[in-house]
Amino acid sequence: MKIGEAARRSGVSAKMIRYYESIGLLAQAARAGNSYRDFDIRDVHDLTFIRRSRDLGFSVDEIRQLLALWRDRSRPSREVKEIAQRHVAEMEARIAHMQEIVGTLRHLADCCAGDARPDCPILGELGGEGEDANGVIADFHVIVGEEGEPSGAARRRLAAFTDD
Amino acid sequence: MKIGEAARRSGVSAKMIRYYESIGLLAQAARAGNSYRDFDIRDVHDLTFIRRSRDLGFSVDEIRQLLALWRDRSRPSREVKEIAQRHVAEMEARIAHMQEIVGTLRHLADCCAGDARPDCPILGELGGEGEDANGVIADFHVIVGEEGEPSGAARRRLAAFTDD
DNA sequence: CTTGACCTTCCCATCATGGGAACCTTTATC
DNA sequence: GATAAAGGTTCCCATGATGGGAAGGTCAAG
Repeated sequence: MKIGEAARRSGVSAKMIRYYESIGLLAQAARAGNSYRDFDIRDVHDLTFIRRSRDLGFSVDEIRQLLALWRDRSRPSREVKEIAQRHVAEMEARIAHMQEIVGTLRHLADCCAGDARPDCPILGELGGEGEDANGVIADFHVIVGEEGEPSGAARRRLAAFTDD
Repeated sequence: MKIGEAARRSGVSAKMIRYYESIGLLAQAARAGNSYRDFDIRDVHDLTFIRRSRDLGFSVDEIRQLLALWRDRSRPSREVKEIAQRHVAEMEARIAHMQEIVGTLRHLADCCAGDARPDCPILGELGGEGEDANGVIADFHVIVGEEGEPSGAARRRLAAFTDD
């Protein structure tokens, strides 16, 4: 079958199929009638495996390991479980971090009248007004870690899981 | 002061200061003694505002809005509150999605012996074995949304909040 | 005058994904 | 058979926020 059908069956876009092939995650597809990749049902299985792993948030690198284990019929299930658990721990750390931020922001928003007046504790906080009184700011400093290193850490962005 | 000191004081790397300037988030810095940007205390305040906003997970675009509101002393606090609440809602959606995934993975991992034997429900699930029995798989399909559109959705990656 | 610290600009890489151009092949319709 | 539509191929570019590093300019202390 051609790439379009493989894409439809696996739920992986043609673009990504080519990409996975290019980075060696998927075996080079056979070629038919010059140019035109030619996929068989096993390719579709691999692609489906890949898509499901992606859906569970595994990175390409983790999927590479999972695929290798999947193909190795004598693998110890321990190895698979470890990958999954490491991934779970990572996600839980992210979740915890995001929840702290949400907590701070909700607190600030709750303290904000949200009307036509200009006073706003959210902007006050961000602008650093009253740099040494008041519990909100103390909380804030704890939450975003502003005691030790002034520039080191915790400053990366959130990305996705949100464009469906 | 030069860029290094502004970076130290604000907690924003010199690299990012130049970047923020280049995308117009921060005003063009004054230049002294040929080349060499020359920052004053207000620049440091702006940078600190930016850093704190980043720490709370706001995107550059949101920060742009927040900065404009911060500078506008007659802004209605409603506008700020709306931005914050929209952001909170977004983060909560992401958190919920990640929690679903963590739940699925934990369930699968719990069902996995994690020893030297090769049987592994995690790989079984990813590989799609037993495509139509068994509750685990049913759960899985609900969670990652595999009933309707075969390729449309929910397939983006998680990114960060995790390198501190 | 040299050394080292600091600045400048410019380019490249990340990660997974999509967009689009330029061009070729297959299939369906007249 | 000619033509059009659909779908394939490769290649380059963009995303968002950030860091790395090269090549070169500037400044202060020794």
